[in-house]
Amino acid sequence: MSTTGRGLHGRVLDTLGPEITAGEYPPGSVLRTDELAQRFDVSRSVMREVVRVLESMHLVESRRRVGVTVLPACEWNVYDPQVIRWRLAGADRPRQLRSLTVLRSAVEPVAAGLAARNATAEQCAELTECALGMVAHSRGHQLEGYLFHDMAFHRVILTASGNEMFARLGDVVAEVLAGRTHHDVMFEDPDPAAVTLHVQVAEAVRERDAARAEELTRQITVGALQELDILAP
Amino acid sequence: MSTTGRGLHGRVLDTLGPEITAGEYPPGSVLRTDELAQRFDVSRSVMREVVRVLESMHLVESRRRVGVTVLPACEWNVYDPQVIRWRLAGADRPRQLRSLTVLRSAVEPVAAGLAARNATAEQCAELTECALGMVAHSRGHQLEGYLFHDMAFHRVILTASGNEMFARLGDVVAEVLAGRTHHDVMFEDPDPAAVTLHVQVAEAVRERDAARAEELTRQITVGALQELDILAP
DNA sequence: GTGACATATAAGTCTGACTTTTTGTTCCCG
DNA sequence: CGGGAACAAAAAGTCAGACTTATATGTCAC
Repeated sequence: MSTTGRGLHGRVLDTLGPEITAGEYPPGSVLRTDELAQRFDVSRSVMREVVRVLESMHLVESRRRVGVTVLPACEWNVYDPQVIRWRLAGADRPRQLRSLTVLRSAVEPVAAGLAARNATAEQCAELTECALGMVAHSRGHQLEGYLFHDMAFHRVILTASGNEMFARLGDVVAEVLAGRTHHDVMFEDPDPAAVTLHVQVAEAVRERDAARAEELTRQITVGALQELDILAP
Repeated sequence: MSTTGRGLHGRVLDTLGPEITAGEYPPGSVLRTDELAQRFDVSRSVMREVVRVLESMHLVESRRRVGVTVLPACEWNVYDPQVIRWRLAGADRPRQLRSLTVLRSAVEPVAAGLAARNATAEQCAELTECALGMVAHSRGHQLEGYLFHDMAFHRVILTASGNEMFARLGDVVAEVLAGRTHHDVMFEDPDPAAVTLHVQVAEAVRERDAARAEELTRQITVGALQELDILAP
């Protein structure tokens, strides 16, 4: 499942990265390259490459004569897909899931509005197909099938918006949806109201009704917020 | 101004990174580590570290027996601050500025709404201070002073939202604002309506009026979109 | 044409020596 | 006793060279 893992370098990264993002080393902790190399039984060259990557993610800072300093969480590149994966796999998964869901609630309605303006005929077709797939798998505990179409639906919306920044959130949204289905308790079938909303969004986009697409998507994301008890009192 | 630059490694990165994000190597182009090391007159160790970082940004992919392949732009980690800086400094700066402004238009209103709920007393004070600073520098070509307070204002809003994903967009928004002031032609003083809106947002946040803060901020971002001729017909 | 095999290639890894920067200490002088 | 300059140590940074490994590609037999 991990993108990395390729090569010795990736394996070390996949161990050390999650440790840092999990907060195992308090901010300001100093690691020494040599010690790390010993610990993972790799050469300093490999270890240096790992540190450089962690540095580019702003997880650590390497300074001469000092060592590799762990940076506070507020410095991290929290949009790095790798970092997101590590954090979703770690202890503060719930917190991360909330942050991302709030981000979704901001981005997806606007993206849907843009999609209504910019979507190609093919994308409109994909969208309706996904929505129908969701309907088809919405009853009888076909959670995996439902999830599959749900992820595809939101990915198409984000891509069809025509904005590259939105498009790149497709993976993130997919991972949030997957997290909801797999980890959090998901006894029942999905909310019928949500399913209907997706169908209606597909409709609105097809009919180029930007305002309606935006409003309907906003309702979807409000539902997602409510699921996590993020209310608007 | 550049975060990197520290060390030989950073200098090479600051040359090669912009070249790639500027599209100088078409997607699929193959670079060889040895040749790059020769070109920049550095050892392979250093060059390997650079490649690893570029790889972690999904700008390139390194495969045995093939070389370092440049990836298509749709794969890039466009949220990486480094990548954003490189692209803003390069040829497709206008395109990047548009993407980011659309992102702002989605995120900032929601962030303002959250800020109205979560801002501390201190943050409310900072906010009014920034707004007043904008007013004070809004006439007589005091563009730099205006920009300073504008950047601070939006950074406080994003931080006060309490959402880490929003908070990390502070730098990006600041760079967009700076770009608008410095590069794009900015003959006249800022729009008085925009200045008023900022003051009102500060008010709304102080009064915990989330809906109003959100709506007012939406008006600010609509103004930013219009400046770039991104309309809603 | 298809499959197995050989080969060349470029990345990946390791090692050891050397350089450079920075920090903390020491020591001298005011 | 205090402050500043010289010094020493520590850790990252850099380099060069040898070796390993995966893999794309070409070759040959069937």
